[in-house]
Amino acid sequence: MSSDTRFDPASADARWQNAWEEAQTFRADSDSPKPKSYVLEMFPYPSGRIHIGHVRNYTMGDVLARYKKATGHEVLHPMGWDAFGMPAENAAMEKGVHPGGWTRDNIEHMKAQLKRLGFALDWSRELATCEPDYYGHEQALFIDLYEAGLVYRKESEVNWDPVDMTVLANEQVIDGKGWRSGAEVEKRKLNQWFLKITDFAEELLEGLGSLENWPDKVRLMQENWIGKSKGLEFSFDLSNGEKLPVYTTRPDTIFGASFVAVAADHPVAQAIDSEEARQFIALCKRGGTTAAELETAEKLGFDTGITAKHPFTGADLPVYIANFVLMDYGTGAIMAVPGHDQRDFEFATKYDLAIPRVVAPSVEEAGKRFDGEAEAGEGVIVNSDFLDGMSVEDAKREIIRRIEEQGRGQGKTVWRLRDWGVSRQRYWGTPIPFIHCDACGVVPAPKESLPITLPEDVDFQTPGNPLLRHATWKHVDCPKCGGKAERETDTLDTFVDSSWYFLRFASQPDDRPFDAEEVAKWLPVEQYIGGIEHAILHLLYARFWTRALAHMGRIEVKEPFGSLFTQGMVTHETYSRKKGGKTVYYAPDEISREADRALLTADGGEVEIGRVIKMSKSKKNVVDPDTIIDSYGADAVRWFMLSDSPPERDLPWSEAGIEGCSRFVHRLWRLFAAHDAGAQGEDKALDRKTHQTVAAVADDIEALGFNKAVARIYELTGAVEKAASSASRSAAIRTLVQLVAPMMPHLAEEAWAGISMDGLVADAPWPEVDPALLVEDEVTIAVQHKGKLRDTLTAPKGAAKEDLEAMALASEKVQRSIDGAEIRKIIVVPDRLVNIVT
RNA sequence: GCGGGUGUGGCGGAAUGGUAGACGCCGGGGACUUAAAAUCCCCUGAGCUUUGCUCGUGUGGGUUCGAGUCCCACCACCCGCACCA
Repeated sequence: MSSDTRFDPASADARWQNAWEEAQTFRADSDSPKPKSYVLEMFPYPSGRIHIGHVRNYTMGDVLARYKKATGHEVLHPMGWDAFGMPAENAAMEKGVHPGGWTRDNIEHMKAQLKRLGFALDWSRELATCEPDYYGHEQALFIDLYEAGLVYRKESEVNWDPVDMTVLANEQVIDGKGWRSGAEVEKRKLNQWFLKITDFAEELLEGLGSLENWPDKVRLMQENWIGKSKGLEFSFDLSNGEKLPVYTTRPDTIFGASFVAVAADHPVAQAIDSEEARQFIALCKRGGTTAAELETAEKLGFDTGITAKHPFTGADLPVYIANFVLMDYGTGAIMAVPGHDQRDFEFATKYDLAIPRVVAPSVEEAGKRFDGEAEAGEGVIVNSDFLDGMSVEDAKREIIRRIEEQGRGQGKTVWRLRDWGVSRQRYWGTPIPFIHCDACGVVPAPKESLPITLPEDVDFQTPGNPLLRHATWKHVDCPKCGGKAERETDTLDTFVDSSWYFLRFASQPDDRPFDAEEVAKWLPVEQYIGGIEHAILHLLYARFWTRALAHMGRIEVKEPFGSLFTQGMVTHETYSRKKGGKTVYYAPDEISREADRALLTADGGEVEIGRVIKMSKSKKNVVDPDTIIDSYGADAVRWFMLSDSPPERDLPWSEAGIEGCSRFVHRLWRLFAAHDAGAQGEDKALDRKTHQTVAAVADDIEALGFNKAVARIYELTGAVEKAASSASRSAAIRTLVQLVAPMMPHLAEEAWAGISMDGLVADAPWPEVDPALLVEDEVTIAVQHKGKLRDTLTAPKGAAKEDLEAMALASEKVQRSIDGAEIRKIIVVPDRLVNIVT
């Protein structure tokens, strides 16, 4: 190939993108006999523009997908749009556009942006959750779940976001505020649809154990979220004749109970007929729920005057209303053991209640005083009648046995996980396919009436749900009795949409949500890549949905994502100035960056360089993918996304960095252009380096260690550049084209064509590795004396210990270091080092 | 508070218990050029009495012939959860 022209991404990128599209290079064939590989990145919300975080996410997946294809796999690498959600309605309210039009325009724009990056995607499987051919199937699945007993309705207190005028899931309430609007969340009672995720709590928890290729962090977060705890539920007999069930995880400490406490909204509390009680309850409800407030919140109580009889001692324990007891966990009432629970300790201290010790380090220390705080640790049971001397575990079993014997209660497992409320009082979501009939109650819509589509003629100038206000949409005949009835006007939480899209990608029949056989071919997803922000919600819901479908016999697979990878964010330094007490931020393109300072282009004055933080519009530290692709081409951008930072860590964006990447693209191009097909001669050392690099890069990509693969490619490039012309060098150049192909596919195709190789490099198999070339025949041996490096020497691989020892002792530098001292010991690690101990 | 993670040059980071700093960025010097850009070459952890030596992976201990890596204690930062009985 002879060309002294520069690589021109502006023309090459589009040309090869078209070539792949025409050849349908990345179309997944489910009938292929090859082993299947399903590579999936979390599909984007069509907010309007692709941001740099998407670019990093999809570049990683793309390298893996292309590598998998090269290594003989049939790859499914699809893309779609998580297209329902509130921003579309917000845009509708602000700009007077229709959410559908807004969303579809965004999709079109973002799709064009993704195409510019040359991702190896099977666009024939593209889907958008806002289209009836997706959400209609979701409605069918929802009805199926209903018929399987996994969907129910109940009136419940919900988190009401007064700004977005909608219900939020617990997970969407952060510090008492709506996750999107930031508004203070109110409590309201509404009839809501729920999915019975709690039926699967045990399974979802146990299933985590099988997910070895998930980050421990995510598994732990899910484990905590599911929150299994084992304990005892039993009832106290109250002085007013009623029974009060309480829940405890420490039944072993029952002899240490000195009072009983109920939540402010507990029926026992509500029944107290006194002004003070009502005031106290109101006070509890007013208490803030932010992290800071909770941390400093004082333990407060109100003595009800009622007493509870201790089931073993018969003592009368006072019953308090306490602000730290939660109604929605356990039974909303506790037996308080101040000696061994910190909250109870603080409460007892404040109200001067007894703090008995019932667990001690040893029997002898049964009288030990508390040192200002509760002791929640292990030990031996003391001051507890028949439990004395037992271990905590034995005592737990014994108390549960006795309570069960008395018929007063039983051992019980309590979960933190709540059922998943999916109703949203919103327009831009999947209509819930049910009909309310005065005569027949709640009736599922007939399957043949699906999809129940959203009406187009809606207005967004009034807050609240447009479906509820629409003149005709909700009025239908009851499918059962034919009488007048109304549609459900709530729509589904968008997390439902993303709970099964990976099944729809695998197969897209018109008449049903998915084809079980096709799903079996592709699932589980071999590698799922996305942000850590979905560690709990999306990933737990998708796991639940998959298990629910498996439970119903619809699919075989129980866990949808075999391996999960959570990539780090793209960050950037900030530029700002203080202006009259306010901080004004400047965008990177308004700045000219010098070695140790940054100047504002507009006035030439200096601005402050701030911390490297996550890109955000408010700090203006964003870079736009389109702009940088315009300047450097897709391959340089992709290369940057893979370089330097390990993929799970944050990647600091820098102008210098992307320029370095761009330089490397052109440097490679010059090397490729110098390829000499007719070169003769062997260069054994270069052959070794080439084969070692191929093997190492393969390992790195499989481990998603892209930064290491990049470093190795730099090394090989340097070695090839330095090598003299030979057949080995030409072979190394061809190999290099293939090694960079997953990362810089446009440059690689251009070079592949330039060196007259057949077909597309995207279709070429991964270079073969000759195992014989992976081992060196000479090794460098480190020689240490007193644990420090004194000299290095070159020896044939596999040299005998004695020979290495002799060579080491022959070294002048080593002799000088030993300086006549007596040699006590010589440690020889073959092919590695010799350590002389004196 | 509980749980988890991270700490290595000016920066991003490499390093199966075995030559710390691969590779990239920044910086310095040089070549080419009328000049610049581009490109190429060299240097680039700190210190010193510079054929070489000493120190150096958050801090302090320990195990080992040998520790960035293993163990113990601590410090700092980041993330998650949070009156969950």
